[in-house]
Amino acid sequence: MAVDLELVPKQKRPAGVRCCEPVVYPDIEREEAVRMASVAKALGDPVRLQLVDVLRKHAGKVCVCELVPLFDLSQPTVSHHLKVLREAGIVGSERAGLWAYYFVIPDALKELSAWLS
Amino acid sequence: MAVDLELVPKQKRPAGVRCCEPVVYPDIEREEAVRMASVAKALGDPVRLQLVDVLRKHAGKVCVCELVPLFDLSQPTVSHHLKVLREAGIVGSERAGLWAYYFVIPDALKELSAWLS
DNA sequence: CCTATCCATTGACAAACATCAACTCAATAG
DNA sequence: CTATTGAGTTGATGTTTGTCAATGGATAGG
Repeated sequence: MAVDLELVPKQKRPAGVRCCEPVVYPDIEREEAVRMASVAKALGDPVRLQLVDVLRKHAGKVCVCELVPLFDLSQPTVSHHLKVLREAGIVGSERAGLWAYYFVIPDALKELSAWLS
Repeated sequence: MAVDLELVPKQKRPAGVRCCEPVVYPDIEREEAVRMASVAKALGDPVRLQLVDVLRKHAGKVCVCELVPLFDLSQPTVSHHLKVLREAGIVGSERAGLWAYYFVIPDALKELSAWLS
């Protein structure tokens, strides 16, 4: 986080005395948190998480028409979830004739993954 | 995912012929996806992600009164975010007198972290 | 008691979200 | 050109979310 300050171990100290000094918030790393949270948010739906999982298991590109029947959802809804993933920078797409192929963008999950470890 | 089926490489094949065979969805690993998505969802907010980050950096327990001033938010809002994290199983809390201390639950992020790697 | 402090809960509200039906658009086969 | 197919967009709807002001509950000091 970069909130690198001493979080003083609390002690009994009530009555007329504020619990702790107000703590400065360095606002650094704020952008990183926003970035990682947006990725996590995109993964915060079982359908989208499974979509990413399928795409990752099949290292190549996967046609939308193969993804839709995996879920008990309408095609527009799946399309919407793919759009959310695309806007989060997690997947990319590519058209070939009538079909659209999706794939996971390498390193898209790297930052979040590193932070989680 | 466990959608372990052959995703046939697409070929030109339009006109009166459906794009692909409907694909069976094994529903296994469904629960895992739901579990991991709920954790990801809880992390899908910059404030909550930073809260977890602060708690992780300070391996011990951190008082709520130290967390609130880190954000430009009201105390009830921070309390709400902590509750979301608690319900997601990511953090735990403990009271001592007037104060409440929060801490990251070990291994709470393990499954998601492993999947992301 | 009475008061001050920390924290959680409630209620309210606007914004965002998940979903589907209906539609549009692009591409291809005939 | 026409019909068909895959996929993205729009509009509508019900649900969830983030936020705060106000309130409530517990604890400790005087």
